[in-house]
Formats: sequence, C-alpha cells, structure tokens
Amino acid sequence: MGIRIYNTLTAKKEDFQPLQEGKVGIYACGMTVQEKPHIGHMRAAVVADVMWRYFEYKGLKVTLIQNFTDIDDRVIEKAKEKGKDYREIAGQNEEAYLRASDRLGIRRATFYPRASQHIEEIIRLIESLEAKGLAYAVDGDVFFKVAKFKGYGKLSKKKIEDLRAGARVKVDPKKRSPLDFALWKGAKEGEPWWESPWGRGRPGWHIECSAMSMHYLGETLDIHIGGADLIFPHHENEIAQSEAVTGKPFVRTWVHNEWVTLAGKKMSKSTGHFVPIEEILERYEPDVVRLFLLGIHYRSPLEFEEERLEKSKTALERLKNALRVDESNESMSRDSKDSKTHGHTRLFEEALEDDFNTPKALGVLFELAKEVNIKRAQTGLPTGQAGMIVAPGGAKLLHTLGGVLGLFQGREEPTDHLVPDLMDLLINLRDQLRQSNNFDLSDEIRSRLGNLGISLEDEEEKTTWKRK
RNA sequence: GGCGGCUUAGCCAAGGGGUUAAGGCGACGGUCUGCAAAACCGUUAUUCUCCGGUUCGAAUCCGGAAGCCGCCUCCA
Repeated sequence: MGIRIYNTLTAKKEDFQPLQEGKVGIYACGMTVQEKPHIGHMRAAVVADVMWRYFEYKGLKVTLIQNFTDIDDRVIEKAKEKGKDYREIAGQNEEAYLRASDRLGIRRATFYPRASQHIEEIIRLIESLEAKGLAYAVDGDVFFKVAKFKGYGKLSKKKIEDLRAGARVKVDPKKRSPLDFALWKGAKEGEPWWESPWGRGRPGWHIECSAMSMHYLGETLDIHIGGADLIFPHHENEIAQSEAVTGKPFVRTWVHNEWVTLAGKKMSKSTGHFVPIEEILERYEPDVVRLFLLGIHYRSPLEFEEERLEKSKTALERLKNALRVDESNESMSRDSKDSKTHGHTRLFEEALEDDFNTPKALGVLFELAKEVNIKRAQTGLPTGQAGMIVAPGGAKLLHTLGGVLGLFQGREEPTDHLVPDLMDLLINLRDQLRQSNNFDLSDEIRSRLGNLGISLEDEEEKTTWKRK
C-alpha cells in the first residue's frame, strides 16, 4: 500500500505519487511574524515534520520550504505601534519560532525564505500577470483580475456569485471588482518600500508564496500544506496567480490541518486568543507537547487544555518506561526476525499511510510498549536486561517507529556526568540501609529525592532512577 | 444568507456496511514489592446525539432534527 493523502482540491484521499521519482517537494505556509508563535503554528509544523519523517523513512528525499511573511500590513502596524523597524519585530518573532521549533524537534526546513528577500521574483511575476492582461495597476497599487481566471474557487469550493453576495468587507474603491486582490501595494508615508515599475511599494500577501514556492520548487509542487484558515482566500489566490502565469497546475496535493482551539474557539494572533508555545514549553517537555499534538488526526480540531497535556505526560511516561534499556549492551542494535514486531511495523505504516493517521499509529506504539513490558514481566528480569531480550524487536523498534513521529530523539539530554554519578552513590548507600532493614531512612531518601523531581524504582537486582 | 465540518465509555480518541467497537488517561479489584514505584492480569460502550429509511445486516450509506464549530475578512 502506498501513501494516501487527503487532497483539499479534490476533497478525496488520493494515492500520493511524487512528480519526480524518489523526491518530494513540500511548501509549508509559515507564519506572519507580527506576533509570537503559538501552539497552533506548531501543530502545522509538526504535521509537516511527520510527513517529512515518514517520506524519508520510506526512502524519499524531501525538500521542505517554509516561508516567513515578514512584510505585510500587520507587521507594519505592529512595528508602528511599538515604534520599531518592521525588521526588528519580524526578526524577534522568527527567532522565537525557530527556538520553539528546534525544541520540539521539528526539523529545520531546507530553506526559510522571507518575502522581503524575494521582491525581484515577486515583481517579475506581477509583470507577467500584467502582460497577460490578468492584472491592472491603479495609482501605484496592482490588482489581480479574478474574473479573468477560470476556475477561481475550485479549492475552497466557492462560487464567485456567492462570494459577491457574501462580501461584507469594505471594498477598496480602486478595485474594479470586489473580489480582485492586491498583488502590489503602493507605500504610504512612513512605510517600508521597494522600487517597482508601479512606483514605491511592497508586495501583497498572496503573491509572495507563489513567487517563492515556484522559485525553490518549480512551477508545480507536490504538496502545499497550511492551516485550513488559509484555504480561502490565500491559497485560492495563490492558485490563480500561479496558474495564470504558468498555465500548469500549481499544486498536486493540497494539505490543510485544522486548528488548535482554546475554550472551543480557534486560536488567533489577531484577537490575542492564543497560548504562546514558549509558555507551554516552560512547563512540559517537548515530547509531551508532540504527543498532545499527534494524539488527534491533523484534520480534526484540537482543544488546548491543561488536562490533556497532563494525560499526554503520563502516556509519554508509559512509552519511555518501556523504552528504558541498557544502552551499553550491544544487542540493542541487532535486528530482529520476530514476526510479532513485524506485525507492529506493518500496522504502524498502514496507519501513517492512511492520510497520516497519527492517533492510530500511536495506538500501535502503545501496543508495542505493552509487548515489551509483558516480555519483561515474563522473564522476570529487571528493566535493563529484559529490555535487551526483546529490545531488538521491541524497545528498539519502539524507538525507531517513535522516531518517525519525531519522538524520543534524545534532545536536551544532560551531558554532565556528575548527576548520574551522585545518583549511583546515593542508591548504593541506600541499598546498604535497606539490607540492614533500615527502611525509615531509605524511604526518607526516596521521598526527599521525589521532592527534587527524581523517582526511584527498586527492582529485583538493582534500583533505577529517573526524572519525573 | 452561501458553503463545509463535528457529535463513539467518566475524560481524550481511532474505526467507518458483517469476526470480541483500537489505543491513551482515569477508576475499581488482584499479582509482584519490606513499603512504594514501574509492570502485568481482570473489570469499566450489548452500543456509537436523536428520528426515520436502504439492506439479510448500519456506529458506518441516505434523508431529516438538535447541539457545537469553522470558512465566506488578517489568521497555522
């Protein structure tokens, strides 16, 4: 079975076939950097990250382009508000984004182009639209003539007539039709600008993605991914601009993720109704957040609740406990011929190949964890050694498959040996107390370590410790 | 007004015409343990919002109702 992906354009799951054998080009709509990134931005990024990891697991080479919209009305507004240069605002939020992205183990995109760095390509694109009679300039602004593009509305399933009826936004009087959208905006006093054939100005919001995606990935992209709120008008407009110029299909598979909600309502930068990702990462380790995000299918809304993060935390512990094996033992790296684990691999792959069904894939991981634990219980060996017996097929596989979801990547592991050495010392002394039946004192040690965030587990042959 | 989505156990969440309706969290009982922890075993949905229909057979398909959410405007 190959990979099947739900395509917004056709409203169906389709067999995915890259344009070029063995290579996948993905363009991910990134954030407009007028505000801090929130958990919703990370959801979109994690979805793209898992796609990348799965494609790679299947031997495909992925190029992922993710833009930053650094020049746009909102960013300018924010800069004015704070009395700063727009580049400063954009830079700060970009950094915050990348910091959170790195912590969550989201792979760095191949490139992170910025709108402001591709003005030339943008201008060329607008010029060809103008030459083809699909764009018109009015007083320094340039608009796209929507009526001239057949198929407008095919992505969002909207009819032009309905849109007209529903238009409730004040229409720019310069537009010939309310549906037309800006490709280029003339600069007002005090705004950043670039020279152009239409005078000083800046690009409209939609054109940058067409220009940059085609610049890096070619005229037809395998996959374009973004939040469902971008379907209309953003992606609809991207299709219009791009296809009007090239005459080729712009994107083969459109992927849209649903959002993260807060109290049932969509998070949004513009309303301030959101939880910044950095605030969450102060309280939860990255894998907990990943588990939280992947615990529901990407096309369903996900409610942000503390309780769910807590559940994810406990659930992650379960996986990590199954994973605890003695890494010094070389049997860890052996491959297994265990048919049962092959079954798990197949189920895991089937889940992800069915439109990236991560909740189902996680279910397989939990079942696998159980297998590992059962073997451990049967052999009656302490964690490390029993882990080793099933590790090649069990714990090792769990680690590998978890890795496809971006879990257990060993980020932020302490490199300092002092703590482990001190723990060995403490455990050793406590063992002596236990052997002499001094349980009051040994329990006190355990309890006080607990207060420091360290839990001890006494097994038959040895005591293990971990951070809570 | 136009268009789309969702409703599965105490909570979260897969499934999507026919074997026992995945999995996680929680709860209860048991095993193990000096006591714990971790882990294991057992119990926790005769039923999938409601009402009709199609079918030998529906949680799954069709029609309708109710509730919730979204897009049509900046948003991941």
